[in-house]
Amino acid sequence: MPTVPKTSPEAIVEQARRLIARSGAEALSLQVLAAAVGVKAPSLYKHFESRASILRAVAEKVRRDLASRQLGAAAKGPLEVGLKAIARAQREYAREEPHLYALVFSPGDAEAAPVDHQGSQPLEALFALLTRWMGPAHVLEGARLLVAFTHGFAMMERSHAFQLGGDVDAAFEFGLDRVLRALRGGGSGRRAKARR
Amino acid sequence: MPTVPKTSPEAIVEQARRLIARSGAEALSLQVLAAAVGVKAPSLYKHFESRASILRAVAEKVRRDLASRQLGAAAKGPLEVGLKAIARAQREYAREEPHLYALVFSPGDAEAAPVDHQGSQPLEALFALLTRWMGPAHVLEGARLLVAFTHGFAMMERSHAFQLGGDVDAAFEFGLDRVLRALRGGGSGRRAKARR
DNA sequence: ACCTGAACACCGTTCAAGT
DNA sequence: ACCTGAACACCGTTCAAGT
Repeated sequence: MPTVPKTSPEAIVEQARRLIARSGAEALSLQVLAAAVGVKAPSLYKHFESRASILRAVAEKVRRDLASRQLGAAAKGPLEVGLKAIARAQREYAREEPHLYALVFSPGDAEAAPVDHQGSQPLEALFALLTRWMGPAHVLEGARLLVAFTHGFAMMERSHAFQLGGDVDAAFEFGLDRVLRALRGGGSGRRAKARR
Repeated sequence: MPTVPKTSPEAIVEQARRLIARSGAEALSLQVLAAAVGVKAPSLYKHFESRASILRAVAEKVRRDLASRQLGAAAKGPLEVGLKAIARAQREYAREEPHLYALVFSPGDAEAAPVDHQGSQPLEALFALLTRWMGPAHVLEGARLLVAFTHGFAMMERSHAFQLGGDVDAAFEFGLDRVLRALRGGGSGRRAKARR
């Protein structure tokens, strides 16, 4: 006999997101999550096949959130401003929602599923801006440098790894500025003149 | 009545390290760990106050391992080679022991305990080399740039975030090279002449 | 002083039974 | 078609009892 559902995948993901944002993915229990959507734990298995698949769905949603923030930030202003805005938006998100940020960038049993990593938009936007910034050569390496710096900084900040004091905001801006300057500045000599 | 101990904190940490290296910290169960040191799970509480404290001890040990590797790598060769060696050693460790690397750089309930983060040697060595490389100004920011890039690269590599193909090794070397060049290259104009 | 079995309060997950 | 209580095999942790 058909029944009126008391919950839905969307509601489950939304509540899971809220609970994870508050206490981290590790602390998410299916009993608490089920209660949050007005149901008992076993019912969740009618909508998701496992706890892990719920986490994956939340990560996917967060990834899209972060991506749209980065895209919004990238749009405005001149080239250098746009590039910096993408990086700043990522760091800001990591500061505002450390648990959600960690969820997106953790391999959570990601051996099999290589995670269609942000798959698309912000990466494409970054490549477009970066190509205009540094020319077509070494854009892939350049993007990896910029993204690695931004992610590494956000993660170390998150785990309180910057213990020597100083102005952490200033350090981020310093790093960002130097990275962009290094990318624009040309390489080991070769095609250095192409850009000046 | 005194008894002959069947295990020790050292043995527990060593076996925990071995098990975590194989399957990750998340999968470490006290029953399995206890069996590995020839004891039952409750006995572990005679040596450590909780599972979390065992993880902390392992992280501490791994941190020292990594530090000594970095120090060894830093010693040889000219300035630039030493600086690159510190970064390369970190990335190599992350590739060889991804689970152990993640353990060290995860905040594992680190709200209260700010983690005496690598506390000392490799950081001091990095500062010394970096000061010789770029002069005394902005060394803290410079170190943060270098460390954030290295850590971020290692973490993204670990979570299979570099999906666009290309030569990942080359991208790391590219980034490392540009970062060092950017640091030596001087800032927004000001004390740029001091170094050339 | 250290180890143990038994118990406690939890987990995620399965499944037969309800509507 | 969805929800539920009961059960299963696990957790980390506590504690009284053993030696």
